[in-house]
Parts: sequence; structure tokens; C-alpha cells
Amino acid sequence: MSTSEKSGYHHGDLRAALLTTAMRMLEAGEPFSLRAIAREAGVSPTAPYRHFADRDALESALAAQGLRDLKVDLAEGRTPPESPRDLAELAVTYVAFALRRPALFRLMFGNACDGGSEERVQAAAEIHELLRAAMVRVFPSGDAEALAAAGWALAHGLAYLHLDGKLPATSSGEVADRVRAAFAAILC
Amino acid sequence: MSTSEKSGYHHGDLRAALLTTAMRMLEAGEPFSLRAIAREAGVSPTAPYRHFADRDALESALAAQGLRDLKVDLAEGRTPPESPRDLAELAVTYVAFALRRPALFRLMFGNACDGGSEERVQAAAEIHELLRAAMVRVFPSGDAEALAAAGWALAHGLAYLHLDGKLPATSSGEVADRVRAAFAAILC
DNA sequence: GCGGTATGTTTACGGCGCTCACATGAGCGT
DNA sequence: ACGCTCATGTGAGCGCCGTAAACATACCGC
Repeated sequence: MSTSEKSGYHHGDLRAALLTTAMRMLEAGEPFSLRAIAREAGVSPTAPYRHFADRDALESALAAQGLRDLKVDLAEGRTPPESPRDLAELAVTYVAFALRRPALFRLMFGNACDGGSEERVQAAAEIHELLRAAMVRVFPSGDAEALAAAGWALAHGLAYLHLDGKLPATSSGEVADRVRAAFAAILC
Repeated sequence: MSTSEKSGYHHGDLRAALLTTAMRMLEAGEPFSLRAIAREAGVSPTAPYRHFADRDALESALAAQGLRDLKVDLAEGRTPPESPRDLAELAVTYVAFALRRPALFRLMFGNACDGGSEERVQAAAEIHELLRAAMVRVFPSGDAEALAAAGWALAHGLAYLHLDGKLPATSSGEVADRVRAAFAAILC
């Protein structure tokens, strides 16, 4: 059995099953615990420990997957940005991801993440890289690192402030307009 | 007894004692739980429930205090900002606060905070107001709300990205330089 | 002084992360 | 085909957590 068939005692691909179950619960807004995930996956409370060192390890795997998903959102169906307007649309995508999958977004960034997971660090670095490339493409004359930090921070801050309700936002279209307005107000 | 004298059974001012104890533990990086706070304050595990509805209520009170402290940092010993450089220094102060009291900063913003606490919402609104005033002072011709969102988001995003180690930062001086560079790279 | 009430204590419940001893069975060499 | 081995799953249990309910204490207005 290659993918997640059940055979009674042994599961087949419990690691993947736990990750998809956890991701589903995360996006359903259900409270998140190792025991609940195991329950949902139809397995004993301690089975996950055969595949993840501890709760943080599972969270890091989910965070890495989330970062990869975000990168796909940012890259797909999009021509390289040429103008500040294009950068604003990139940020709209970024914020939309955060609002569409809030618990996952918090997992992706809310932890200390001190070199915990290799794939997680890698996925984060790729996002940094993608945003830096977009910024230097629009502002070729600037300091690449400073531009990358500024652009990422602007999108990231808008995402978090909306997530935490610090900026009034009813519809998602309204949020997008606010992001565009913020970029227009501040970008050179 | 007016402030936090002990008399055996009754405490005197347990509410304030719990808050200061919790704040100290938060800044010492100690794990944070109602029971641990009660233990540290020398009181039974359920005593806090006489003063806070639940854990979230205590956290909201701490968050409100943190927001007020942040506002003081942003306002004190500072002339009204006149230039983009002054705005960058404001952001340096913002990020420095986040890195100096990381657990508190996460508490201040990491929660849903859906109208939970009156004073907390109030304190957050005052920060919004302060930053908006600073932005419109430097850019009088812009859309005030968009400027406020953009400036706050930029500082907030830089704070979070540094907190989560997404931007390399060793010394605090290095962080400050990065914040200045980001503002210089992006501000009109 | 006395009674009501605000405040603190005790006991208890269920859920959590995690450890350890044990059970199962798939894969492999022979 | 057989039996070993070891990865994988189970079960019991520890100490922690948040929270509720019943009880104890002592401050305060009458």
C-alpha cells in the first residue's frame, strides 16, 4: 500500500495522514492538540510520537508546508512585477493568504523557530528571496536587502494588523483596497 | 492597608500583585500560566479567578498595560516628527520595544482580541492615533488613514520579522540600522 | 456586635504533552 | 517457508494546565 490505506494495526502512511488531518483542523478553526489530531486520525494518543519528536516538530512541518503554499500563491499566474502597483498586488495576495488561513499563518510566523526545522528555514528563505527579487526588479537602484526587508515587512505588518483586528476590515475586498492604498501612500 | 500589604488570609491588593508578578515572569521568559502566577504570588491556584474571569482576561490586562508602555516609549522625550528620518527613529523605538519585551509584545498582538477588553481596545486605538498623527505631520498631503496603516504596518512587520528570526539580526544596534535602511529604501 | 459580602482555599474534573513498557506485524535473510 | 528483527502502534500513567463548586475567613456598614 503506497498511500494511506488501512490494514488494521499498522497504518501505512501515518505521518502524511497526521499532517493532512492537522492541516484540515487548523483551517477549520478547531482547537489544535496532538491528542485531538491522533483522535481525528483514528489512532492512539501517543502514535504521533513515532513520526514527530514533539508537538513543535509537527507544527514546524505544518509551517513549512504553509510557507510553500504561500510561495505558490505569490508566484503562480503572475508576470514579474514591473511597477509599484504590481508590488501592491503581491501584498494583496500575501494578506489574503493570512486572512484565508489565519491559524496556519500564525503557526508559520508566531513561533520562535530558532533553526528548529531545516525545511521550514528553507521555505522561509525562499519567500524572502522571492520578495527581494520582486523589489529589486521594480527598484533596481536601491539596496536589495533593505528593499526586501521593507517590502516584506509592509506586507507582513498589514497581514498581522488585519489578523488582529487592529485595522477595521469587514469584507475581503475592503482589505485588498486598504493594502493597495497603503502601498500607494508610501512607495516611492 | 492600601497597597499590597499582607495580612495572612486576605491579601490587600491581589489584582495588582498578580499583574506585576505576571509581567515580571513574562519578561523573565518564564513559562506563563495562571497557576504559576498564583504560585509565584504565594496564593492558591484559583485565587486569580476572584479578579479575572479567565486566563484571557488576565492576558488582556497585561496586553493593555504593554500597549500603554509602548505608547509612552513612542511619545517620551521626542519632538514631533518632521522628516522621514524622524519616522524611522519612531520605528526604531517600536522594534526595540518588541525585541526588549518579546513575550509581552506577542501577547499584545498575537491574540484575536475581538473586542475582549475595553481598556485594551482603547490602548491600541491610542497607538494607532499617535502613529497616524506622526505620518500626517510628515506627509500632510496624503490620505491619513492609508498613511497610518502603512507606517504602522512597516514598523510592525519589521518588529515581527525580527522577533521570529526571519531577518538576520545579532546586535540591537544592527537591528536599528536595518530599520533605518528599510525606511530610507521605501519612504517617499 | 453582627450579618452580608468580597476575597481566598480546597477539592475535583477533564484535557494536555510526554515517557515507558508492551504488542503487533512487515520485511528480510536463510 | 520460516523465524528474527525492528519500525510502528497501543496502553497506562505522570505532572501540568484551566476551570468549576463548595467551603472558610475576615472586612465593612448597620
